[in-house]
Amino acid sequence: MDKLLPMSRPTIMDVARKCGVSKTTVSVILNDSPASARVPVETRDRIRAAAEELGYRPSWRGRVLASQKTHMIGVIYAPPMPLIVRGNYEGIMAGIHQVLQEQGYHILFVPLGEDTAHWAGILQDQRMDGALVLSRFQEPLASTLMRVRMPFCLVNADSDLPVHRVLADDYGGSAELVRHLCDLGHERITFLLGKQPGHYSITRRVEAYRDVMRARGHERFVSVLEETVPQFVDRIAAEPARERPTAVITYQHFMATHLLQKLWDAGMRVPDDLSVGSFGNTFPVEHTIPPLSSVALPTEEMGRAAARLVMQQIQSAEAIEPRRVVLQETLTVRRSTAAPPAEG
Amino acid sequence: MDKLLPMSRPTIMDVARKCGVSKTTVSVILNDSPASARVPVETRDRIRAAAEELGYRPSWRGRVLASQKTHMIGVIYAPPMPLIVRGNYEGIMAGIHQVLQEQGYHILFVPLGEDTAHWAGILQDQRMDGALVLSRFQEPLASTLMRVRMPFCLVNADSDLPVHRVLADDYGGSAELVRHLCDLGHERITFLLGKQPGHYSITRRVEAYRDVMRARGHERFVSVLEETVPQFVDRIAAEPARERPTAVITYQHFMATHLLQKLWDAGMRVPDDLSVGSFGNTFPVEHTIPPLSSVALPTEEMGRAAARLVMQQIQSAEAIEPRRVVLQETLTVRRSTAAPPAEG
DNA sequence: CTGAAAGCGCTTACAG
DNA sequence: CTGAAAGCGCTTACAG
Repeated sequence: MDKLLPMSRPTIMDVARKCGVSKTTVSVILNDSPASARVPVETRDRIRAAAEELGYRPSWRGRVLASQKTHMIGVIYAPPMPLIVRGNYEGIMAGIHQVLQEQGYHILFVPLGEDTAHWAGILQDQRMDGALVLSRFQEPLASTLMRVRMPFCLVNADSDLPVHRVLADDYGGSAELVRHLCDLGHERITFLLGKQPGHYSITRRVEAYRDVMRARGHERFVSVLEETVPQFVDRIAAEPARERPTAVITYQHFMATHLLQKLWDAGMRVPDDLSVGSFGNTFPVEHTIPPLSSVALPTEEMGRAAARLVMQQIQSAEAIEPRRVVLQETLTVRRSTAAPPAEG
Repeated sequence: MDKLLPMSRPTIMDVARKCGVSKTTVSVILNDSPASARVPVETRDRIRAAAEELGYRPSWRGRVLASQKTHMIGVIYAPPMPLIVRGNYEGIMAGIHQVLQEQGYHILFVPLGEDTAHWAGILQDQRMDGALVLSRFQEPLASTLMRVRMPFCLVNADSDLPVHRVLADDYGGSAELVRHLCDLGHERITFLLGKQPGHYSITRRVEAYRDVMRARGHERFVSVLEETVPQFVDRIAAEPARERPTAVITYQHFMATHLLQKLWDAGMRVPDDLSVGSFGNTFPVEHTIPPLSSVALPTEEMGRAAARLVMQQIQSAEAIEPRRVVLQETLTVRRSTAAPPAEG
């Protein structure tokens, strides 16, 4: 095992003394700043060797104060979203992380708790260089971010304010799913929304559903339900088969997974008796029984795009015109959707 | 929307000047340091009001350098574990986050990438006050952490070195699951391990399986397989039913979910033809078809315990004797386990 | 009861 | 080609 670092770590002064040069020169060399080109190679090597030998590493604390940069990017989200998010946020976080890591930046989680003063303080205290806002962008977050002049970008959230944001085309994705079901011959298609917190995707997905249903002449079967999965299954199980929907769309794949199970419990077969389609493309959509037909959000790309927008703002001198980036969703047909039952 | 902060943010000097006191007094009051008791209430109020009015917030950058504390705790993990981990790590992270948040600390993710010098540098550059090590503790991480004298604790990882660590009782949990299956009347119980990276839980779970099988007189049926789920299912589907295992234990719930699906695809019914048990207690164990009998790790408590151990080290003056905390696992019987088929 | 001063460990114009 | 000096914005013994 390597020897312990001495109790008091070496500082830049220790390296400078050891080499008989100034702190300036050490800093310049170790940071590869432009000025280092003018330092003779011999000196450079000597400094690097000394740093190595002493086990010197520039203190991030000192550097942060002097350089006025922390290389940390806040990821701001509202509970009850858990710290470790599932579903779409897995991909979004992976995309964010990838871009930040490439650029030597780190993520700082900022949950928007009850105590507004607490999180507002964190946004104001200069500990991050920029931020990504997940899912929801509303007061008092909006005005706090503007006030502290922090570069930021929304991910999977929209806004009427002129701010950078990266969205999924939820209208297009939903329309594609409904069209797929209609093409299979379904007419009685129900949208099982459940109780959802307000999110822009809800409106878009439901709107596309209504529009396609109308365009295909199934307007009379439009039905957007806020029931829970068990309520829904219990209710349709009690209905005569010919009145039941022949296809159900759920708002996200957690609900779809639950729905498949409850239908199985109630003896309704998917897709023979009922087709099920949903949104989301993460585990376990491929491993449900049957595998789930679902609309994938381009989550990693969303995360990457948003992270890049923040990095650009940080790195460019002048303000960048706010951009609204909308990325396509794509339907993957698996085995939970099929033609409706014959007597349907 | 609130007014913007001026381009140059107010500093402690601005507040001091406005109140006609020194920086010292402002710092003391705003931090509620012990010395603040001696400042007259009138002055305190005046300072607080001025800070409020100026929109002053102590700069984290300045504070970090002066106080020698960052209030950040590294969460160190080895890829290929993704940034946003699923399964057990959801709970572990939630537990860590809970304790850290209560104490005003933040998480900093430190993935152990290829570039050792890179992450070792991050551990050395004074940007965190302590660390939690997930899952795996080996060289060169071990010596790096020792060398920089950073307080740390392992979570869901063990070590022969004298370090703080929090573990789940994988032996006990596995034994309970095997006993449950034996009690139902199973003899031909197979452990489907799959290809797993080395982790202490593998040995413990397998060991318990062997021990219980032996104790119950089923030693001749002991079988630990490294096949993939599809390989396993294809193989047993080709065997005569009376030679197949009547119960399968998978190493974790991702595999179990996949297994349930493949068995369904192959026409084998769970639990009628085959029982399935596993480890892990996160989504979708309750929503699989059928709901999965599984052994839950006390993940949140593991995260909390480990975070507390790190906080204690940070806050206590002298070194604390390394502790090895082992927390119980508990079996939840759902509907994927039942008595073996009659002719079994 | 309060403040001057040193110090935390760097970076970066600027001067030579 | 190199360094002295100022500065980043705080905290904290210490002196009065």
